[in-house]
Amino acid sequence: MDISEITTSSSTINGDVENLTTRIENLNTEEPKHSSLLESSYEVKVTSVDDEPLLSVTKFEELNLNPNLLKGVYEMGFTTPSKIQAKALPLLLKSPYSQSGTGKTAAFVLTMLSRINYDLKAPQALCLTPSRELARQIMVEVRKMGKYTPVITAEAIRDSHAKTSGRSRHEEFAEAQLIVGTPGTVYDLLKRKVMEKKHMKIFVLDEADNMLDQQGLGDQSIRIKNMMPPSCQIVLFSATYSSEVRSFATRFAPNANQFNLKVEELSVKTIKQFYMDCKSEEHKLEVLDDLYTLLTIGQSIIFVQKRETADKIAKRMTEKGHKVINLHGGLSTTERDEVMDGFRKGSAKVLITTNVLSRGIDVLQVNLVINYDIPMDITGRNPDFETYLHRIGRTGRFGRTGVSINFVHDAVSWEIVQAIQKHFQREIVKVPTDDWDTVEKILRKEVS
DNA sequence: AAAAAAC
Repeated sequence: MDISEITTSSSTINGDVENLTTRIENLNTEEPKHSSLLESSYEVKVTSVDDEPLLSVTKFEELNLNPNLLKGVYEMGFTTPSKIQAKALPLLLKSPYSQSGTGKTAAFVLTMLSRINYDLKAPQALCLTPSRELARQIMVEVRKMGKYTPVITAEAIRDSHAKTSGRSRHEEFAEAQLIVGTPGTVYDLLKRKVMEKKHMKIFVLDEADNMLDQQGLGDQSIRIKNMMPPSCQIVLFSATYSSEVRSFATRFAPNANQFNLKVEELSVKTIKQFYMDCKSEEHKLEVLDDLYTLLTIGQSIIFVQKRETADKIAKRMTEKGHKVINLHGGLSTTERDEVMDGFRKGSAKVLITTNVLSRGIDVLQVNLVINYDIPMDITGRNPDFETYLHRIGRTGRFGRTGVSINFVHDAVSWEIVQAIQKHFQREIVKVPTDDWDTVEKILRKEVS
């Protein structure tokens, strides 16, 4: 099978690029005749989030794509943009939106929407995500983009049916055309035949590297993928591009056409990185208290390694008079939804959480990320670079300036910060833990 | 060994 590799160079604000790997597998034996990048028989309107006037293009040239990318597009047999692309692509490719996670999400949401036969009331497009929160966020994007299409959607996450009052899951999933969910629930629904699979046309695995390399999530994702009909298109999205991911992805979807699109999806360059040298584990809590007492901080996320740490520091910070909320997988689904909704609305400013929110979550106003615990692998000795990048990527979204502060408290955490600095070739600047005027001056310069 | 993910 023909393998095309398209690499765009960066043409954007900061010039930094990260790999966004998209593997597209099409098991149809006959080569489809493309007239447009995404096939669509249904007319779809796309609206801009800010209700800005929408540009429309009639030629791919007008999109200011990298010449090499454009060359690939033509070589594959695409000629002119379809109706949906004419309106959607300028929006998707526009700066600074191309920097946000929404750009990536929009790309596969658009693909899913364009694959659906809207006359057929059955599941046709399925997207898996590593967390409940990310699934819900993607569904918001789906409903925005599909606002003017008759698409029927359903969330396949725990207890989702509790909110769709009056309808059973059987009823809901019988007619749903586009489904976004987490692997456990999706697998359960497929196994129990609550969700039909024979009309499935596109299967999207978001945060594929994370999904595939994790025991549990990986098993479930593979089982689900194997349940899809042979004609179903498989699309893997991954923000990292390690050889491990590549080989796993190859086993997951052999015979795949592979596209490597370099985008500035995740970038350490727009995010200022600092570290604070704490004396001990206990001292970290005091520094955190001081930080929120003595500085004025907008919305922020505090990442910890364990659920119990999240609970512990949430309790301690509350006792010290700070208003914080806390989110991890140990909470009930209702609690998780309430906490997340509150944080998105801005009614809560400080969110303490685990790696459940390290990936993909977009909250515009977040301008500070604190790594209360430095991300490490399960040995507790080695840095977890991917998680670090994803975590600090929760700030500085949409081209805004973001700040991240790493708490260091012993030799191991110090070593890991040094390793991270070396790995990303970006300086992580030390700020004092006892001179808050200085800290404020340093941070103010960045957050202003 | 962490966290996530089903009933």
